[in-house]
Amino acid sequence: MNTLAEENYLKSIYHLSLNDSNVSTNQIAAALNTKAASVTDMLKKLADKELINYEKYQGVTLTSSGEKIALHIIRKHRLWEYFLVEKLHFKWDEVHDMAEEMEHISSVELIDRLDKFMDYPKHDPHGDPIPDRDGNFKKHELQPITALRVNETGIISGVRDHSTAFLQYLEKQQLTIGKKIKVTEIIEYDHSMILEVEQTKIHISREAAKNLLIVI
Amino acid sequence: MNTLAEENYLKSIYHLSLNDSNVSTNQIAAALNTKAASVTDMLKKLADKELINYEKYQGVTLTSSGEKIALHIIRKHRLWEYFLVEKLHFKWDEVHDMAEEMEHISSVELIDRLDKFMDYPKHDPHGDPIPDRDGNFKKHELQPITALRVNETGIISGVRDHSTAFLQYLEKQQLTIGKKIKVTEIIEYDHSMILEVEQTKIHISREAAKNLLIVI
DNA sequence: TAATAAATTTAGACTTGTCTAAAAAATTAT
DNA sequence: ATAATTTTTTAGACAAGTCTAAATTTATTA
Repeated sequence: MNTLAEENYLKSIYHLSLNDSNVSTNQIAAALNTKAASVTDMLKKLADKELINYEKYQGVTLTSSGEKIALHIIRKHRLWEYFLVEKLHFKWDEVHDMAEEMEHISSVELIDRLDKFMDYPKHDPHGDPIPDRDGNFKKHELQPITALRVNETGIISGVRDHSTAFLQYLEKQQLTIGKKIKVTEIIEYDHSMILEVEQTKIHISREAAKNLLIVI
Repeated sequence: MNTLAEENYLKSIYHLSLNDSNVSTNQIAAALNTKAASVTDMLKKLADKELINYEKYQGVTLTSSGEKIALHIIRKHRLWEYFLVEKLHFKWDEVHDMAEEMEHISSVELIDRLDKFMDYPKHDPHGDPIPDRDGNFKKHELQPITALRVNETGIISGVRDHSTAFLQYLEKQQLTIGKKIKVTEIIEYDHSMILEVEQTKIHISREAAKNLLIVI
């Protein structure tokens, strides 16, 4: 099996790949809170194991076996997050760090049984899709609410910023997964938005709006 | 916090302490499947952290803070074992290795909520007591069935050998936790025993009998 | 109680994953 | 298109945890 460090590198590379096809050394260093030199060392090891495609100075991509491992770790992370929220009643902003540890538990049988125990959830508490045991998932077609115009509606279905601060802010504003929102006004000056959620008006900045995702 | 290796040493020392008050370097090496020289190195580190009392060549004991950590790890191990058996329906001989990984998940809040989720179980699937969050537990007064004489009865409540092989053997013989047994005969020649469990007669060796624990 | 055996520790080395400082390559801006 | 800047890699070092081989201490036994 792979070491904990290797797993964390693969997971980070996967997440970064969603925005840029080639992931740079510095991006990985920033994501993992480490130094570029350390990243270079690890990239060589991962390339030796054929988990990434790596050419000096050119950034990296995951190989299919690297991606498979990354998706399995993400599956575990999201299933444990679901467990923590749905069964142990943690709040959505409390579960990330615990799941960071739990995602490294190795048993495949365990995670399949956990999946069954919770009746095969499709999304984690933040709206992110949970890959199945083969790594497949429907990538959801979400849009930031900034895509909406006045009087248009949507259902809150995900976030782009997973920070505790943002999640707590949303919780406090009642802006949680599944809620139906309607844009009642867009302030021209700063592009902030006034939303209607369950008969209440909520004013959010453009900054926040960009990180709140909906299905239309 | 402590490293994974440190936690495993503390746990092993705790278990070995139950049989011998001073635990030797070689005992620890055997338990952890490592070399005596490695153990000596680690013992120095643990002594520096005041988790064990260590004097060269004299073996070790846990300090109270070392014991507290050991009991917390054991609490986590046994609660996760209970979870795996009761909620995910694993068999009692399948859960040890998974729990070995899960016992190192650090969140105290998580384990307290898990405890509550399962309604505060007192014993793990092998009959071992689960310490509460303060490390307290009733040490059960179990005896091997070799303590019984003919026609005496008891309730199976624990095992001394936790190996997969022994657990599977017991399972196959219906000798599981909670079953009431009666000794119907003791063979003088080899001290093997014939038990009656739910109207069935079962013949077990003295070797096995010594590892099967009951309350009278 | 001296010799032998067993247990334990020390010394020196190796691996993994990290770091800093310096060198090399790639990018950007003049 | 060359200089300046940024990014990446290399070189060398360190901590944690482990190992083998040798030295030392303790225990056993004759």
